[in-house]
Amino acid sequence: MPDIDANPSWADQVEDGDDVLPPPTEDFHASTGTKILTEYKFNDDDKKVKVVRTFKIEKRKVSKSIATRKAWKKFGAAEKDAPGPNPSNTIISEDVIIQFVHSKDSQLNDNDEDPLNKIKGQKMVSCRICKGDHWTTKCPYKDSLAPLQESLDEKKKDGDAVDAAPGAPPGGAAAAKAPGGKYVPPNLRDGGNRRGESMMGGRKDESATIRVTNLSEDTREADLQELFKPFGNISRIYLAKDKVTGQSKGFAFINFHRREDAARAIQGISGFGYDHLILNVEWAKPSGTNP
DNA sequence: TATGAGCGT
Repeated sequence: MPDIDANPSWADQVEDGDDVLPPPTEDFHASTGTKILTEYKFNDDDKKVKVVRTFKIEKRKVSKSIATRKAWKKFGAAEKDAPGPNPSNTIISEDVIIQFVHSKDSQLNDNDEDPLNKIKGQKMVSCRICKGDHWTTKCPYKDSLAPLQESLDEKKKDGDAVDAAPGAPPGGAAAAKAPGGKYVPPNLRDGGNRRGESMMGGRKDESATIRVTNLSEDTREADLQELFKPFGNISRIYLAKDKVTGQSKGFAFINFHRREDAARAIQGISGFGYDHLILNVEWAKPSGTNP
């Protein structure tokens, strides 16, 4: 084992010897606008080499503070340095272009002015039920006025349909008769006679929805189905996922056919350890009911 | 981190 302290490396020996490098020099030629930098160093073969670099000095605008700083007398450890940057501790690099974010912002703000003013005071939506300044689905009179209006419409349609199909059921005629008319969801068809109720044995309870939170990220709909199936029939499962990445957001909605089953699921699964996490289950609040 | 999406005006 060689003793490192007793035998300094070849690099140290070179530096310790009388092979001392001359200091770098810098010459500026105002006539040509060039700066010549000369420095000395050892190459790979331990030979002393002279490195000459020529810079083209451009005249450029600098801010006042930089210009002032450039005129300062050198001080401290650099007191005895030649004018200009010292190549042993300073590197002149290429220009770096910096784009400031705030300038973009101010531009955007300027552009925003006009469109904002344009739509100012304009009525964007008008409720079909009460003509108010909100979407029809958000209408406060949706439940009270809308069915009234619908039944009025149905009566009008029935009157028209009597000539064409006297024996047909009113609702079916109305739905089948208007091919270019507006869409009526299946649960709202059949007008006021509610024939669907006798078929389904009662309306399904929309409020039998529970929310499951603290799900692990790799939980899938199928897993939830397996987990909640024992409590009763499930009508729908929605697992919240990121639209872009598809990654689970860690919560889900489960729709049961019966509210009692949902209640039992809350009792049974809340606090249930699943995939190293403790599940939290509670009643879901309907979305889109924000004031 | 956490209450879903769709239709339309």
